[in-house]
Amino acid sequence: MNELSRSARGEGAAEADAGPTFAPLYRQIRALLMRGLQSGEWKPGEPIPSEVELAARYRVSQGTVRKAIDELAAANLVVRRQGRGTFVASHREVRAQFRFLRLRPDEGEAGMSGPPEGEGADEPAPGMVMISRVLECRRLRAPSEIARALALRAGEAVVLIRRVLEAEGRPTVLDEIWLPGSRFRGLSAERLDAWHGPLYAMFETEFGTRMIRATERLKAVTADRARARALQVAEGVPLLLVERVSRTYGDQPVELRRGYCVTERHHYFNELS
Amino acid sequence: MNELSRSARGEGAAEADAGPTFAPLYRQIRALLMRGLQSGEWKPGEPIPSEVELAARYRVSQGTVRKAIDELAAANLVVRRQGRGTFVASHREVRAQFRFLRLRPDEGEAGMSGPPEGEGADEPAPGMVMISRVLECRRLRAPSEIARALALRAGEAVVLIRRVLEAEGRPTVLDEIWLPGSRFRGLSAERLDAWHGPLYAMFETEFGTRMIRATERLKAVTADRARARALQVAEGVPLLLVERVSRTYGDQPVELRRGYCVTERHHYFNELS
DNA sequence: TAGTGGTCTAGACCACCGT
DNA sequence: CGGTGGTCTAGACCACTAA
Repeated sequence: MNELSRSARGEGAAEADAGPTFAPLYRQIRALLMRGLQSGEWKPGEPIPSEVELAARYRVSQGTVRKAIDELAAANLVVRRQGRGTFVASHREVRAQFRFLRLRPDEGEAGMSGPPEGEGADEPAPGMVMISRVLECRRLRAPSEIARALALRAGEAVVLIRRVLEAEGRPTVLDEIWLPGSRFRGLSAERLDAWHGPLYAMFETEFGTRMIRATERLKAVTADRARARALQVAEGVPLLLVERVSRTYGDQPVELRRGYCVTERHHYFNELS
Repeated sequence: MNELSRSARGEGAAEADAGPTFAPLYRQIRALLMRGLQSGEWKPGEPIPSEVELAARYRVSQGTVRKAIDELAAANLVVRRQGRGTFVASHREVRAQFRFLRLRPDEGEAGMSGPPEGEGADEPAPGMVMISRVLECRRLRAPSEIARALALRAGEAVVLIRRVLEAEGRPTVLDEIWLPGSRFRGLSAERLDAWHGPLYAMFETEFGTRMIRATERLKAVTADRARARALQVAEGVPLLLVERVSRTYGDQPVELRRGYCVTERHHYFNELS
């Protein structure tokens, strides 16, 4: 079956349909594995086949499979666990909880209501529990600006969620979340209220849509009347606007989110290297 | 010479001073290479020895050296160039110019005065040329807050640079930059004015201090009177405050920077994965 | 052509995990 | 114990760069 092109080594046969794309073997393996992830052959939280089995299946050495998996692990698509296996990454895991949550409480007493207990190193644990209050969840036709960001045709169905995140009982983030209607049929305020845990975990388990990458643009804005009221702050207060486009496999955009953050007691954390 | 502990394989002798630290061979190699970088044995822009030479020097296989260098390359400490060699990363290279500059012009006509010409892929080229206007550069004793961030004793000498960055002729960023005085002797407004190019390139070549990592905290604030005047905006305008601590080898903090950004025509860009 | 990094292999052994 | 990922080796060959 699986014919891989031995990057100009002429070993593997059948150069049929692939076209003139020459990638190293391990990248071809990586692509095959990614297809398996995208198609749901292996689901979040489940193990993928072992390195030796994959090596046998694709008729390559274990080292080559290993390098392919290394890259998937670096991209957080997969998690290796020594002695156990390699598992499809999931937003339900604690490790992934804070990968897309960059807002953290300023140091000091605040925000320490629920620090991850046993954790040792890894990243500085934000240890923040935010309560979500859904203001509304309704379906409408995409404004052109939203459609463009989500790669939809203008007027296609989208879901709009508006919610407030509270930290320590104080409204802290006002979110406007736009999702393509086709992927999120049946999403409603009730189901959002019923779900306990990260939103992305819900999207993953309930709608089979897993966010793997996002780009964000940040600006400083002032609170208009409506947003000021929702956040229980004075009109004109400076807010941190975080505009995010999240993408799933194939780099397809599946979420546009605008978060208006009160940065009185919190900050957006980033690391450059 | 170089005795490496063969991670519990008992091959390498002399377990003398190292203590009970067991790291894989390639990590020990990595540490040795890092020491070479830190000590200036190989300088920014220069090549480090070839993989085969390093393998011979440390008495390990080329694959082990390779894995060590892979990690250094992933951390942007070193740049691989096929057919040429492996080079110490430098802030003078174009590739590194925008690694620490996350402010980008909003799309549209603006900011296209000097796009990197030949570039093809890599990262979305911000293509922004900002002019630096130094307001002042003076030496003083560190306020306790600054001293803490720079791991100095309160009252030690520090350098304070205040400057404005202009994009398209408009003041856009007001920077307050704090540096440890001991590392930056002889730094003055005149030398800053004389230097053309990125600040970090100057720090690297003129003061032998190379920034390799930084953490940033972002908040939204309002322009007070002084900052509003410096940025030529109205008092009360929302500004994006970017507070950065940059570190050099050994994770030693060597810069505290507060940037107040006008985000009318620009945004802070970030990528999550 | 010689030297560099990049790919691929095959096999050995280690560290860790569950049973 | 058997199976998994993690480390290390030795050697072959490829792709690229410069002299």
